[in-house]
Parts: sequence; C-alpha cells; structure tokens
Amino acid sequence: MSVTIKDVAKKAGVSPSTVSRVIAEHPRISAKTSRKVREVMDELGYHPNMMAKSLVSKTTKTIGVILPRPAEELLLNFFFYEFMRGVMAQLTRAGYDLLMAGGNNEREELETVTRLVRGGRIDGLLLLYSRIADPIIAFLHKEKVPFVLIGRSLDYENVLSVDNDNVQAAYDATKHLIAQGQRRIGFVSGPTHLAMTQDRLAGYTKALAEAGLPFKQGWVVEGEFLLESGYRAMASIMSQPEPPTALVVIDDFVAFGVLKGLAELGFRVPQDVAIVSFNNIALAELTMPPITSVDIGTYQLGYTASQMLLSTILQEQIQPRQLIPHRLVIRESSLRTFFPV
Amino acid sequence: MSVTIKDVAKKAGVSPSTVSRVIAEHPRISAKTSRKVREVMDELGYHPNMMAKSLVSKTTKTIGVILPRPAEELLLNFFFYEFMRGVMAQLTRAGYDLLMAGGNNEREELETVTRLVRGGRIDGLLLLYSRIADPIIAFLHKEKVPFVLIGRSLDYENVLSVDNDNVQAAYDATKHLIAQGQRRIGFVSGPTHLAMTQDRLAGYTKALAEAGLPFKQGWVVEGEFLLESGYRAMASIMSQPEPPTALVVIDDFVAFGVLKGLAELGFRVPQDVAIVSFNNIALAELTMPPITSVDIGTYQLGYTASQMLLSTILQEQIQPRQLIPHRLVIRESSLRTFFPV
DNA sequence: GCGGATAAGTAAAACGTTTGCACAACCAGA
DNA sequence: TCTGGTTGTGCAAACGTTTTACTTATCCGC
Repeated sequence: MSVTIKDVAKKAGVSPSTVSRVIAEHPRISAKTSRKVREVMDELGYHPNMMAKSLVSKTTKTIGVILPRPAEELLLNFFFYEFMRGVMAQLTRAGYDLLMAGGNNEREELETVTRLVRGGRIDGLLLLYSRIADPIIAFLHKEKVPFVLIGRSLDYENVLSVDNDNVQAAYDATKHLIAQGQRRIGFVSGPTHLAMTQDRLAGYTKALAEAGLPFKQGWVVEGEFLLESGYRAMASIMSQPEPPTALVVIDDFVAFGVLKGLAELGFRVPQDVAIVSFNNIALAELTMPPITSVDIGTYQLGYTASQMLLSTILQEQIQPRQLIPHRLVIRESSLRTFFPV
Repeated sequence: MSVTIKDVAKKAGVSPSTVSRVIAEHPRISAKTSRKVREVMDELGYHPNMMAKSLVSKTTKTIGVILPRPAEELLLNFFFYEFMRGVMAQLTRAGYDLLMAGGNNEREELETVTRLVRGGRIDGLLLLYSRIADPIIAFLHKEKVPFVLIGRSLDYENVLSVDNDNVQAAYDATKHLIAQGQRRIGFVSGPTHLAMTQDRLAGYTKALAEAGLPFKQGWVVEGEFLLESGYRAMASIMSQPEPPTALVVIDDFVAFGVLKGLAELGFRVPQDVAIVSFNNIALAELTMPPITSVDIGTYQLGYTASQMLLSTILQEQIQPRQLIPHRLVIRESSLRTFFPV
C-alpha cells in the first residue's frame, strides 16, 4: 500500500540495505548514491514505517506520561498545561513524541505502565507525582526503565527527579507574611501523602518556629487540590474563636476557593486575612485581589525533566536530582499596607 | 531479551500461532489449550510487543492530537485541560492511547502530521481548531485518514466535526441582555478567520435584528483571545459619544480584560455596563462581579470527539457532525436588577 | 602485474507478531 | 465403510525495517 524502502530501492536501482543506510547516514555510502536515493525518496514521498523501525531497533522515540487519576485530576489543572508546554518544547526539539495514557485506579494505572513498557511502546517515562510506596516506581525501578519523577521519591534513593525546594519556598512565603507583621498564620494544605505537601508544611512550621510564633493544629486544614477544598476550609478555619489573620495556601486553585469562602464569610482580603499561595498560574493576577504566589517555574520543571529523561535514554551522564529555583511574586493579597481605591 | 510469543509456545507445548490465537480469542481454540496457554503467559509474565503487532495489523490503538502552536496557545489554554479530560476518559475506556505532537510553525506542523500518518504511528487524529485553507485538513482529507475536527471546516463538506451551535449560543446570550432591558449592546470579538468567531457574531446580529435594535459598527471590536485584547477594546469602544450599556464578549479570558478596562474608566458592572461571555471557565464565578457566561460543555466536546473518531476507525456508521448543547449560566455581571451589598 | 588493503554495495537473517492454507482427527449421516 | 463437514492445530509467509557477514570493484605500493 504505502511506499516502502523496497520501492525506493527498486526505483533507485540499489538494494534495500543501501536505502536504509542512506537514511541512517552511514559513512560507507557514496555521495552519488546518497543523492540519487534521496531524490527517489522525495519523488515517491517515502516515509519510514515507525513500527518496523521500532521492532528491530527496540527504540520508539516516544516518551510516556502517565496521567494522574480522577482524584488528582484537578491537582495539575493549569499547572499541567504549563508543565506540558515545557515538556513539548524539549521533546519537539529532540524529535521525540509524547504518549499520554491513563487508568482509573491504581491497578489499571500499573497495568498501563506495564503494557507500555513491556510492549516496547516507549523509551522512557515521566511521572507527575510521587506517592508513598508507589508500585509504579517500584516496577520501573526493578525493570530499569528510564524515568524521571516530578517531586521526590519517598522510598528510593537515586531516583532521577526534578523538584522545587518546597521547604524553602514555603519558608519564604511564610516569612513574607511575618515581615508584613502577621502573627496568626494558618495553612491550607493538600493531601498529606504527597511529598510536596509535606515539604511545604515543613517550611511553614520552620518559619513559624524561627519567628517564635505559635503553631496551632486548628489553623492547619488538610484538603485536596480543588477549589471546593479551599472554600470548605474557610468554614472550619475561620469559625474558631481566634481565627488566623493570614493564610499560606498550598495551590493557587485552592486559593481561589479560599477567596470565595472568605468573601462569603465577610472577610476582606488582605485587610482581614492576608494570603500567599503557590504555583503562580496565569490567573493568580486576575483575581480580586490579585494573589501573591510562589512561582515554581512550572515550564522549567517540564523542560528540565524531559531533558534529563532524554539524557538518560542516550546514556549520558547527568546529575540525578535537579532543583528548579522558585520566586515569590508579591501582589495585593498579602500586603497589609494595601488599601483599595 | 523480553519474553515472546515463542517462549510461551515452547513452554506450553504448542505453536506460536496457537498462542496468538489464544490472545485473539479465536473461536477455534479449545478451552483446554486456551487455559493452558494463559497459565503459561501469566507464569512467564508475557506482554505482547506492540510494534510487531502494529507492523502486521496496520493498527496502533493510538490516536494523535496536534498541539496548537504558540500563537494560538492562549486561546485553548483553559479549554485544553478540560477538553483533554474528556478525550482521555473516552480513550481509556476504549483501550486507546494518545499521542501528542507539536511543531513550531505551519510547515513543521504539517511535517509532523505526515510523519505520524505515513509512519503508521496513529489510527486517527483529533484537530483542535480550524483555520481557513488549513493544509493539514487538506492532507488528511486526501489521504483518507480518520480525523475529527473541533469546530467546523470552512473549506470542506462532510468533515467529521464536533461543535457548539455558536450562532444560537450568541443569540441566547444577546437575548438575555435584551430581556434585561438593554438596548445598546456591543460585541467584543475574536480573530475573524475562525469559524467560531463568525458564528457568534452572526448570533449576536440576529438577536439585535429580531428585537429591532441598532447594529453599530463602532460597537463591534475585533481582537484576539487575550486579556489585553479586552482591555484595549474598552478604550476604543467606551470613548464614543454614545457607548453601549451592555457587551457580549467572545471569551471569558477576554472578559477579564474588559472588566479591568471598565473599572479603570470608571464604569461599574453591571450598573453602567452589563456583560455576558463564553466558555464558563472556573474563574468566571470568582471575578468581581462574577461573569455570566455560556457553558459550552468543554469536557463533552472532548469526549464526543474521541467517540466519533473511534467509531470512524471501527467503520461504524456515525453522524458526521455533532452539536454539544450549551447553557447560559447567569451571574451578576449581566443583571440590571443587581445591587451590590 | 600482483597482493592486499579499502571502499561501496548486496544478500539474507532477524525483530515478534498475524493469518491463509493445509491437514489430522473426529463425528454424523447414508 | 465411505463421504463430507467441523474442530483444533501447525507451517510458513508476510509486515518493513536494520544489520551482520559477505562479495565485488578499485586502488596503491612495490
């Protein structure tokens, strides 16, 4: 049906092996033959069949991304798109494609990974999050499949990973509130089984401790990466006899819920409650008021992770763990001195 | 290296063909043999090599999505993730994977598509937008590759597509403003080479005509899908001797810019200027005031598009064009009777 | 003008499946 | 007992590449 290497060979008057070598730019092909073959390739509109190629070369020029399951879906939300932009930029540059696959539960997810890896469909894998005792990581580790983790592994040493210094980031954010004169600072958290959440919580408590400020259990609310989660957190956290006057929020999207909740309860931001958050998605500057947020370099995260993965696949030497710098972007939501016009 | 069909065959004491037929659930395999072979497969941890399989079957159980280029990135942004959720839900259900690929310019993009299609890497394609005289559509059409378009083709009949009734949607939105007693209604538009923009504009003018309201050229501003676009539009549209008292805005993101622009010019929303918009992204309810927006069922768009694509691949009969219903979500930005507390 | 390197190319096996065809065994009906 | 159909399985070709091992042709120094 489609035009194959044999068709080209026949028309160019050479053998299939020669055509193959022309494509691979094998040194032992004369300039003349090469030119002739390329001419015929153009003429016939030849494109190599990737399946045949992969079958023998055992490489697919494709890397896989396993999508988080429904529960975590919204976690990545806008974050995800920005991350993927970074990934795609790198992959496009290197001539790789990206395969996305999912699964509805942990078993299916592992099954998908097995299928892709053992089925020879991908050369490497990008993991978007890390749970405790993740069976996927265990599997990949055992099979020696190249993979890069966003975040850090809680179970294995030496896993390739790209991360932020989340402890420091949360420390910086909390410090900023303290510098604004805040003394009663709460924390609206994410799922605690994620390394990221744990790290940010650690940075928060560290800053409090250093400043000699109280850590109150009631001022910390666990939740998910959902708008509703932030919204609901306000009901519980702000109904206390002495509610916090400032909040560190795990994620911008959750912060949107926090804004909504506070507005309904009649609290003004930042006059009554100041807010800092994480990720600095594009919408953070569009809310009322705009949200102070830690920019974690989402695009860079994706770009660097892919770069590491490609390097590993090509057997290049790399540093197993890279940190992307963060940056606190200060906007009105955290400024005590802010007075609206 | 990896365990193949031959290994299984040998261990089970049958021929490779038999193993293959067991996997394919061929009717003429005895229950006994089937059981035996499956046992061995489990025991050895066999997983079929997809490359070999695809090579002979000419099918990959993979569908492709071509990412929009930088210029259009923002257009899809908030859309994209929600859309992809719908796509993935459908594909996961059907056991298909998704291949994402990009290109930095029109030439590269077409090259990518050619490579994927001719290289036999995908069974079908999802196109996220439609331009006038799109060479990709021309190519796919010529090659008879199954594909589904989001929106509608301006060049070809009979292209499979999933769309909203954008004319009706804009008609509904405009009608709503008219029902609120508005008489001077403007339109903040997007790029006019997109079918979507043209359709929404048509619905707007239709509603005006029906109500006997004036259509003024100065009340319609063309722009892009950017916040700045809405912001700038206000400067030109509101400086006229008789500016509109209500606006239909092409997209929520643009509407944010409109809000910002109006605030700076000293107009209150909705008291001085009422607003309706499209897409109903999550943030639409978080602005001040919350924005009335037409929900276009983004998730459904993705889900249905994938469904159509899969049906086509399986040669099932389908309706070539499907419309996803829309729904006007009314919030404060459009209510004349709204008085802020 | 010969031996031996070197350059340029070919033939054929291999990659791991699927599938058309052949065939043996069995069974039912006459 | 024969005929003809059905059932279960195996053989080998095919899919479109890459790559190893081999064949020629050419060239060079002596």
